[in-house]
Amino acid sequence: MEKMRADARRNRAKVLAAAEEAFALDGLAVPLDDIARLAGVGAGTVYRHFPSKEALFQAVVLERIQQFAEEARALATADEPGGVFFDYFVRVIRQASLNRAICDALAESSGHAFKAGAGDEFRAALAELLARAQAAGAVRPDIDGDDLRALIVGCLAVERYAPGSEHLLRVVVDGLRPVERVRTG
Amino acid sequence: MEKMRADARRNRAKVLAAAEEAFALDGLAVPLDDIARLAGVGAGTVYRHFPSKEALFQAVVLERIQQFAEEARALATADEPGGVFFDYFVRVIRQASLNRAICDALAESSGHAFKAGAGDEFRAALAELLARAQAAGAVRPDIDGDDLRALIVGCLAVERYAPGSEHLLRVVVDGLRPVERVRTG
DNA sequence: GGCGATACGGAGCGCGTGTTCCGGTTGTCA
DNA sequence: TGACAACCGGAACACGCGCTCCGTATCGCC
Repeated sequence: MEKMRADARRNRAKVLAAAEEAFALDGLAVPLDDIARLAGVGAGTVYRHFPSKEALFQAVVLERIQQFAEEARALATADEPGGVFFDYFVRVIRQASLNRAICDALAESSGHAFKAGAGDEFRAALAELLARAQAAGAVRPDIDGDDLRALIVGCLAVERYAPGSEHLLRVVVDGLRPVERVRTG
Repeated sequence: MEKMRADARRNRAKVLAAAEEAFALDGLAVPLDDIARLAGVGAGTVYRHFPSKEALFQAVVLERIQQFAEEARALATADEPGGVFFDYFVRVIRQASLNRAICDALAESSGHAFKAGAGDEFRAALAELLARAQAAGAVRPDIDGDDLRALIVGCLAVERYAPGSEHLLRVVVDGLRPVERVRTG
């Protein structure tokens, strides 16, 4: 991958850039020919560099997911586990809602179609953050990491259905807090 | 539609039954040929009775959505608007999560592809129920009917991602209650 | 039972999309 | 600069799916 011809390396970069843009806009649904055209290359060139559309998609998304996991790990030792947790939760959802590639990646990573490793890293880091927030009493104890992932996917669905509804995210965030309240309903 | 030949009426019923079963299982994604095969008829016969796959889908789903709207209207005059609202909310989600046809119908009804009338009926009845619960102080006031629909869609996404997680629905339900609590996070 | 109208079945069309193939081109190295 | 390998473009293929078409079978009425 380093001893490529100069034009090959150039084209590979163009394909990656085009894929990043196209996937971010329309998710996995974007036709591969569109990516090729956007990159200014032929479809065959895309397949020279990536064995399948799925592989290209993962190459584009992998970095971002790892970045999420990295962030989560960095926050795992912070004080105020509660505040840190909610900030992170909201940030992930906000970022993902601006990028359909990430949405699709998170939604499908349960289908085990996701590249093993990055998905698990993210899952583990998220679970860690959650556990700390729960131990600090900032998050209700009756959910686990997988539940949280499911909630993220759900929030992304909401966001796609009603874009820009900030208060809907707040509903979920409030629901995640422990129930120390007067029952009013 | 009443002066059909006997076999035509029979086949129409078989198609509807097959479509109900197939759509319930796999949603709109099910190929029309599968429905035809399941019904024991040819694809042409399906198209004799329904102008398009979409029309068949709506014929299958319309009744259920109207039923939802009907229920909501019946509950609109009940005492305890709060309890009634939450019961209804949970029931709709539970029913829909057992039937992908309903999931897809609710998710796409925002796209205005849904048969005008039934979707609006449901929307209106839901908004009414919500408004009463809010007036009774049982539901936070900062959401409206469209927000609620979005939340339902989101809950269905969660349910599909993590099937049978009863407590995840509880997170959303708790989040819908007014925020009269000690801030713990 | 015979006859016209109606309905049936499923092969086939059009289209979109992932993937492959190959003749031509271009970079690289001696 | 020449020659070989690597690489490129895009036409073509495979396939699934919505939908149509038409020869054939069936129904209903006299």
